[in-house]
Amino acid sequence: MKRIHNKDDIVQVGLDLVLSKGFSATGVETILKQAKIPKGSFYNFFSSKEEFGLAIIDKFVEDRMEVLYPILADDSLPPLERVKKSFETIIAIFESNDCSKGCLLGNLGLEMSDHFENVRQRLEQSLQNWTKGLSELLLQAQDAHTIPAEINVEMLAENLISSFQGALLRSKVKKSAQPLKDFIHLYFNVFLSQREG
Amino acid sequence: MKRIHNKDDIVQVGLDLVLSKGFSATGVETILKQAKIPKGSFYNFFSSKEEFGLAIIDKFVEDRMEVLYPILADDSLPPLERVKKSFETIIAIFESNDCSKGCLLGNLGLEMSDHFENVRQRLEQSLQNWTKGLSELLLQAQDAHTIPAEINVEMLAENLISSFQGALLRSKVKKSAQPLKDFIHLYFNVFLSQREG
DNA sequence: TCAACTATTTAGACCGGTCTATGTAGTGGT
DNA sequence: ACCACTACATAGACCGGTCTAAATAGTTGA
Repeated sequence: MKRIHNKDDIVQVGLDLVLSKGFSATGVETILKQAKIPKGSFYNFFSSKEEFGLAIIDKFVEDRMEVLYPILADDSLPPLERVKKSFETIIAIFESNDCSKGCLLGNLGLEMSDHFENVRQRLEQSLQNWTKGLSELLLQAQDAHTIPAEINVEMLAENLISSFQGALLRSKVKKSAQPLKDFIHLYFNVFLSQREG
Repeated sequence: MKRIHNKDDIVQVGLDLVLSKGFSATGVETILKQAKIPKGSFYNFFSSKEEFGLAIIDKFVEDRMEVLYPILADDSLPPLERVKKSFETIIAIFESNDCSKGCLLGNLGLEMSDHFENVRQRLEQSLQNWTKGLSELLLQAQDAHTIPAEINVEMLAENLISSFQGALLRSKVKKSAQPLKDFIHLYFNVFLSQREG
């Protein structure tokens, strides 16, 4: 009886370790030990450590989608509220981890995109998908006159995600979620609020 | 005749390498080889690699201050224009590096602040100083009614820097400075523009 | 059942990581 | 000039990194 669980276990454990310690600082052996998989089996499942990197990105995005999709697709809330709530949900996860770890897309983006082209492209694709998801909602919000009409919604979606990543980074260094909360406040109560009819 | 130059050389070369490859991925031996310093001399100058990390942070901040201070202190420009110009200057440097490297404070923040408390604190201090510098100018801009009166300037200064870091990250992954330019546009032409008298 | 094949594991090659015990050379005090 | 002292360099210990050649275990088909 063959077992396929092993690869999933490596990805699961590896994702957690990389989120916590970074990609370079996480050794293959550490992952295997923690996943209780025999030393050396790693290279049956991944042809290189970089390919493992791609796998954890996919896993991270999948996990995150599972959490965020129901929120973004919740028709009972106005579009902009869904966007806001999706960010707040990630913030809650971040806080439950003592303001550590953060977002794999951001972490690997800074650590790897200069030197691992495949990783860079995978991250780019994931970020673009995320941007697309938000920009559709922002367009609806714009149609409903909830956000200013003169803003390009794709640009805004990308900027929202970027700024969120920046706030995540700032919160990590500060060990406090305050910058993330300020991000929510500034964007959703100040910058995007319609100041005139 | 003693030469004290060595330590500065290590810091100079090391800063460049860490900016390019990250902290974990940059080995002490690589730095020494590139700085043409005899193998092993490293630990005469730094008691640990972490302490070297602190030194390159200081060097990075010092270099950056040399570029930014004249801009931020330029009385011939209105305060908010100085803030904008300071960001544009960093963007120009980033573009001249093929949209790689980015900002050491952000890079190390994500890579190290969870596991190197001393580094985290040094980064926090540097970011706070930067925030302070900007918030003073923002306060002047607010007094001159250039930005909305209801915004807390310290919060805004921190958010500007965070969002800038996020845009830097996004631009790195995209290999294009467009997200950084959008950041400038959105903040300085949209979010902070006074839409009514 | 047994041979051929595939999936998994093992051991370890090989390299490069941080860091240290020791050696050497240059400096300053007397 | 000599001795103590400091600044620097050397070699290498020791560990852990990625990755691979070869052995083993499990599966399948005749």
